[in-house]
Parts: sequence; C-alpha cells; structure tokens
Amino acid sequence: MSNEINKTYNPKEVEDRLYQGWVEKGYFTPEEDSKKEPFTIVIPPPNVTGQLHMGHALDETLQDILIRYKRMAGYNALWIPGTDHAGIATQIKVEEVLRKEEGKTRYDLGREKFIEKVWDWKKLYGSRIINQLKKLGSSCDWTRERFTMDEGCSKAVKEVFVSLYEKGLIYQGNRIINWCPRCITALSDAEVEYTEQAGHFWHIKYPIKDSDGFVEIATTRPETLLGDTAVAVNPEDERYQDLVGKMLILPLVGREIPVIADDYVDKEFGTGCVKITPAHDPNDFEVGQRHNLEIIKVMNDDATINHYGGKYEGLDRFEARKQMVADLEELGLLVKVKDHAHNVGQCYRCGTTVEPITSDQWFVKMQPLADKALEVVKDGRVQFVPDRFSKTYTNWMENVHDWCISRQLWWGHRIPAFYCDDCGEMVVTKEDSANCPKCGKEMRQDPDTLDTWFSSALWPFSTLGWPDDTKDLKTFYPTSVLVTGYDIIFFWVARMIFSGMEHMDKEPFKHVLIHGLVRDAQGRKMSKSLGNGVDPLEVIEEYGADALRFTLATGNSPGNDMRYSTERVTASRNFANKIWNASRFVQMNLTIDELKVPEASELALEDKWILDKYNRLVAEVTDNLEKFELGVAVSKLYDFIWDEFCDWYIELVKPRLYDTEGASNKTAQYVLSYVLSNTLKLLHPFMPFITEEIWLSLPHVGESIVISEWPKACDCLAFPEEAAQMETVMEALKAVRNKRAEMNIPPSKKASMFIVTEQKELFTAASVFFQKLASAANVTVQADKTGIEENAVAVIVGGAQIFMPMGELVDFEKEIARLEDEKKHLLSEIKRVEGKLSNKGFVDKAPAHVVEEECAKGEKYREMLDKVEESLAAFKKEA
RNA sequence: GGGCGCAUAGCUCAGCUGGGAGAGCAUCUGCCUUACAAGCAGAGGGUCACAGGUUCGAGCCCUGUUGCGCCCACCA
Repeated sequence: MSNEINKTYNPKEVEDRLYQGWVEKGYFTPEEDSKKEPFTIVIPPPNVTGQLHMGHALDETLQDILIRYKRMAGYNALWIPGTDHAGIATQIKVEEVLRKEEGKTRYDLGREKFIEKVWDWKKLYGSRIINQLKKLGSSCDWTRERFTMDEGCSKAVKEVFVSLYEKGLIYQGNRIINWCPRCITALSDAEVEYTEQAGHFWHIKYPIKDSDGFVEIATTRPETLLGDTAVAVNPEDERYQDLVGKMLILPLVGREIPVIADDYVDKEFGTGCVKITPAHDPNDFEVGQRHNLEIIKVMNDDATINHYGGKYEGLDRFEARKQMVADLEELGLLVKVKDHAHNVGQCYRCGTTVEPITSDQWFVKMQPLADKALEVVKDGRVQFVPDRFSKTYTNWMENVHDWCISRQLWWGHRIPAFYCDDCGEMVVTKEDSANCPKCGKEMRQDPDTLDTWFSSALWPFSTLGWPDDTKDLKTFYPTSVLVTGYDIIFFWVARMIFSGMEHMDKEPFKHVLIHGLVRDAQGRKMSKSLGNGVDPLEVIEEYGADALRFTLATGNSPGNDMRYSTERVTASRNFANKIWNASRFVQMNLTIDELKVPEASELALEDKWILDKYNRLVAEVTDNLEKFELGVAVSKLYDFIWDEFCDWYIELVKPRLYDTEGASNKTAQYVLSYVLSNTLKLLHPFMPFITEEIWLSLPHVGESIVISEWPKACDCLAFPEEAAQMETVMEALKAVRNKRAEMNIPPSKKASMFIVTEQKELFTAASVFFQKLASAANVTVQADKTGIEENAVAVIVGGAQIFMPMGELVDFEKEIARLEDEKKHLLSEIKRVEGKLSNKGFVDKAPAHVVEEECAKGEKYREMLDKVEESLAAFKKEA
C-alpha cells in the first residue's frame, strides 16, 4: 500500500495474487509431526454439477473461518477434503450429457465404457469446482483431496460391507422398496421426497363371484388394480361380515381374488374396503405377508405395464391409468371420481414419481446400529449446534427402518457379493473375484452398486486411511467439527455417526455445526428451475470474496435460514472499503516500523480507551468463535472497527499525528498500528484477503497474517477507569454536536465554549477534542459559571455543563421548550430509578452491582436536573 | 397425526446464562472537515404477535392462543 493507492479497495487486484502466494508458501499444508493439538473438519462433498452454488459457498466459508481461526490459535488444523461422491447424481448427469451430446444411453456403451466416461467427466468437473472454491479463499489443502471412489476409500467400503455382513447386519431380501423408474434404481426412504398433489379417488366396483353384488373400493392409483390379490375389510366391520372368505372378480383382468379380514383397514375411511396389491404398496405388502397372498408385480423397471397387464401391456403407468379408468367407466364399474389431495413420493434427484415395488435388494439392519448412535448423541459425545437438532436426529434414529443400500446403477462401489450361476451359492468377500466354494466355478459379481451415502458415511475415517492403522487416523480421528446444512442430517450426519461408532468404536466428530439454507431476497429456496439462484462466482467478481464471506457469516444464527440480498453484500463491500481507507490513513501517518504498546505512563486517555476496548474485543471474539457464534463475533468486529476505531479513535488521535514533532506523536502511531494490526488478525478468518494485504503493509512480525498468532487478551491492556473517563468526554462531545445540529449551525461556524466541571483536569486534556470534533473555537474549562453570558446555550451531561454563547442564533422559545422537555425526561428517569430503589425486593434481591449502578444513575440524573433548572431559569429571565 | 422453528423499527434480521430495546438498508436534516460521499455528524421510527403466569425485575423462563414456515410419519 502506498499514498497513491486508490481510495477504493480493489479485491480483484489482490485476491488471486495472495492466494497463489499462500499456496506456494505451503501455509495450507498441515504440519508433519506437529505437536500441536489437532483440529479437523470433514467437508461435505460438493455437488456434481461442477458449479459452486450459494449453499457450498456458505459451507465453505464457515469451515474456512473455523480452520483459519484454529490455525492461528495454535492448532494443527486440517481439512479432510473431498470433491464428489459416487452414485446416482453423477450417473444421471452423465447419462443426460450422453443422451444430449452423443445420442447414446449407458446400455449402448456397456458398463466398462460408461464408467470410463464418468471418470473423465468426474475429473473435469472435480477440478473445476476446486478452482471455484479457491476463489472463495478456501484454505483447504487440496493436494490431500480424496474421492470416495479412490482406491483407499473403496477398500474401506469393502471392508465395512463384509464386516457388517459377517455380523449379520447386512442382508439380502425381497422386500418392498422405493423405485425410481427414471433412474431405474432402488432408493432408500431418505431419498424419497413427498409433495402434496391434487389427485383423485376412483371408486370402483369389484363384482362378487356367483352373485349380482359388488364390493366398492376406492383407490388413488387405479393402475395397481392389475396386481390386486385380495380385497381387505376390517374384521370388526358389521357391513362386510358375510363377505369375508368370498371371492371377487377382478375387473378388467377377470382373476378371482378373496375378501380377507385385516386390522389394517380403517372402517371409517373410504368405503371400508381396501384393494390389496402386495407388490406395489408397503402396507399391502405387510397384509400380503400376513395372509400369504400372491405377489404380482405388474410393472417393468421403467414403470410400463408388463405382461400381467394384458391389453395394457407396454403402456406407461399413467397412460394405463387413464385407459383403465375409461374402460371401467364403460363397463359401469366406475362409481365416482372424487378430488383428493395426497402425498406423492418423488425421487429427490430427478423428481420422478417413485413406484413402490417388491424387489431383491440389500439392506442394512438398523436397530443395532441405531442404539449406539443414539447413545453417543444423548450423552453429549456428539453435540449438535444448535442443540435442538439433536432432537431431530434422535427422532429419526429412534424410528429408523432398515436401509436399502443397493442401487441398480453402474457408477458406484460394486456390491462385493458373488454368485455361482451353477449351484446358486453366494459369497461375500473383499477379494476382486471369487470361485464357488462348492463347485469351484468362477463366480459372477453382483451387478448392483452401493448407495452413495454408504461410502460417504465412512468419510471421516476412510479418508484418513482406515482400515490401515495410519498415522493420520491416529492423529485426526475423531474429527472436531462437521459443518453442514440441516437438510443433510439424515442422509449423511446420522450415517456417519452410526458408521463411526460401529467401525471405529468412536464418534466421528465432536460437534456438528448446522446452518440453514441460503434463500433469495423473497425468502424462496434458491433453485435452478426457479432461476433465482445467485452465482457466488459472479458475486466474487463484482464485490470480492471477502465481501461475500462476510455477508454469509454475518446476520444469521446457526440453524436458521438466511436471505441473500445484494444490499447485504454491498454493505459488506462498504465495510471492506472502510477498513481499506482507515488503513490507508494509518499507513500514511506511520513513521515507525515496529509493533509495540508503549508504557502505560506514556499513553494518552484515548489510547487507554481504545486499548481497553480492543482488549475486551479479543476476549469476546475468541469466546464467540470457541462457541461457534460466528455471526456474533463478526458483528462485534464490525462495530469495533467502524464505530470505535474509525469514527472515534482515528479522529481523536489526528491532532497528535499531525503534530509530528509532538512528544506523543510516536505513542499515537504505536497504538494506532498495534490495534489495527491485531484487529486485522481477529478479522482475518472472515475476510482473509483484505486483512492480509493491509497487515503486510503495516509493521508486522512474521511473514503472513495466515500463520500469525491469534491475539490474546491481557490485563496489561485493561484500563477500565480511563475508558470510563473517555466515555464521559465522548458523551459531552456527542451532546454538543447534537445541540449544534438541532440549531442548524454548520461546522464551519465555530463557537467559543465554556466547560463547567469538577473534573477540570479531564476536560482540559480533552479540550482539543472539542475543537476538532465539536467545532469549538476556544475552550475554557472552569469550576463555576463565572463570566459566562446568561443566555449562552447550555448542554448538560453527566459530569459537565457546556456553554456556548451563540448571540443572535439563540431562539429563546425553542431553548426553553427543549429544556422543559429535558427536565420532564430527567424527572421521569429519576422517578423510575427511585421507584426501583425504594422497592425492598429489588434492593434485597438484585445483585449488588446492579443496585449500585442504579444509585449512580440516580445521582447523575439529579445533578443534571439541577443544572437544567438553572439554565431554564436563566433563559426565562432573558426572554 | 408427531416433532421443530419463526413472529422485535418501513424492509432484512441480531439480541449470549432474565437487569434501562440494537444493527444494516430505507426515510429526514446538515456537511466535499487534509483515510473514506461506498463517507461524516445528527434525527425520526418499536404495547418485542396475543393472553395469562413465575420473578424485585421478562424480548428472553413457564402455560395457553393465533398466524407463517420446515421436518418426519401417513388412510387405500
């Protein structure tokens, strides 16, 4: 920085240059053989689109703030970086690209070729997103980057699968699962999102065999009729007692199905008769199990009707629905159609309506895993911040169902199970291939892959080298903090916790810092389809990474959503500019080149004031960061820098700075640069670039703020009494300014000033402030009112009366009215204080310091009231 | 159906374990004061959703009510 440097801070000019330097000097590389206490953050794998969005920017910012702070505070702070996870999202994306650009599907390519394609794509977009994160100032050491499909992580996945299988915690079974006909794969419960949709209730008559009668059922999915294998009624339902056991003729199909009795049916709901389709409904499946019903699956993998559908074969499920309804109506079997809003499950990746179907899949038995995972949160070994999310977690974990982990995808970890086509033998092994233990033939590996989140769940230890007993693992597991949004608690957080407990026998992290979603200015979720997403890179381009980071860190509290608005980024940018200019000023006036705090005896009142304030700031900000109160910390920094340092301290020391020959000139420089330099350190985690740029231009110790030491609060900087005195003066200054503004006197019009006070020394020392900051011409400090014009304008504050002879500018009417107002106000304050103090309960029970404060206030107000009355009398006499 | 969150200035939101209501933006007034007009100095603006309760004292704790939002489960 130099005198010629522009008045506005230009982030573009510094950000890339600084980042480059940090990387080259290895500041982001964790120390080898460090004796420092480790601090580790597991980072959520950014998405597969290769495009940073605001959610990532938030994640990354919060993580980076913590890491930078901890590093400065003396920890061996490490990220566990990853860029992508295996699975469905990547595969869908690549399939999309394939179809669009090459007109091919994965089946055209075959498994090997397709996976090759995905890898290429992965590498391209993985590096792209890393570059985007760097723009944000991410201090992650990307050379340690891990990817779930890396060899090491794959090894861990196999190890875990086999181990769980051997413990009986993974099993294979034909159960009802959620099926996405678009992705052509099974999904876990967590991957299904329910939205309410306007649908219909179709009431349909099922003819009773050998009778003219009918049974009326109601359904929201008439196409599943094709797979009905019974109609159920409640056993208590008098209406249908004699029907149970009879046979019905399934319309359109002609198949005979029985009427059965089952408690599952609610007598009050609908017609009291329920069609049972075990292959296509979870509840029906249960009923089917109890009654040993046949399971007839009527759809293909892509949700078209299969050969069980007769004339509807080949039709899409919704097309079939339409035709079947039309046919039923023609046959006179459609009784009525009612509007009915109901929840429809959709694939969380592609939004396609999922189809519950029975299928052979692999499952993780959750109960035994959930027990340990619950315990570790309940006893506080894993703490959610804010704490209320532990309840969300607990509720989910207590009601968790078995987890369907197999996916019919090609991109992902293959399930390490092998089958013998000859004898049907099945083997689960960590090896890449297997021979049949019975007939010796080479076995065929299960074509399915594992759920994305199965491998992601192992992230905290698989990335550290597990199952090998590595040094990293010993040093960094369990990790310190996980930073993530609440939308991902079930997918990832919960699964990391039970996986960590099961395989490491130790919690994967100690704290889970949950943040909300970033919404647009109207409070809507940012989304591609709405087109309301804001590109973080564009924001960085326009306002700088510091401004974006500051915006994301400020004004929101953990777990709550935040709204993004350009106004807020502008405010952050303005703050950066403010710091820039304050620093320019400091730098311009600096002739010293070392950093120190002068002896207390050399310090002026304002020096002690700012040092005292700064000292408190250090303690508070550190405390806030330790408690993950990032928003609180950053707003304290904002207030300190803008209000106390810039608007007050800089203005207060100007006279001493401009007097370059003055005795206290150097002292002012020392304090100014010391406070600024250290405040920049406190701000560095939030605004890494600008703080580094300025810090380097000031006297400093060490080669970069990134690796500088975090400031510590010190008793040697505490000057509470002097700080209070300074504030008395500041109050007086404000009161004078206020008065002048009220009277519309421009700053250029200087007035003589008489300060009547018992603290003569204090105000004499401060008289220069009244000249510079309150437009005083000459200041006279005296103990009484001798020689002051009767009609001088009076400003009354605690500790002093200030008189300004304004001559013809004074409007007596207005002055009297104003003084009357003030009197009224003081009287009410005195009444309030006295009311409190005469309350025996208050005096007896409130803490001593609170009572003392009240007493002091009362005294001050009474004193002020006297002065106000004096002035009032004088004005009235004059008028 | 179960759980959770929010309701504070015109707008967007802070307010830590209960001790006289805050910020940014917007509005109004006056200032190009030798760091900054992306700025400085001032001003106005709030029954802290409503009703009870605990307490010497409640925006904060408890109970209930209303409105909005989210999550989970789900009756065809």
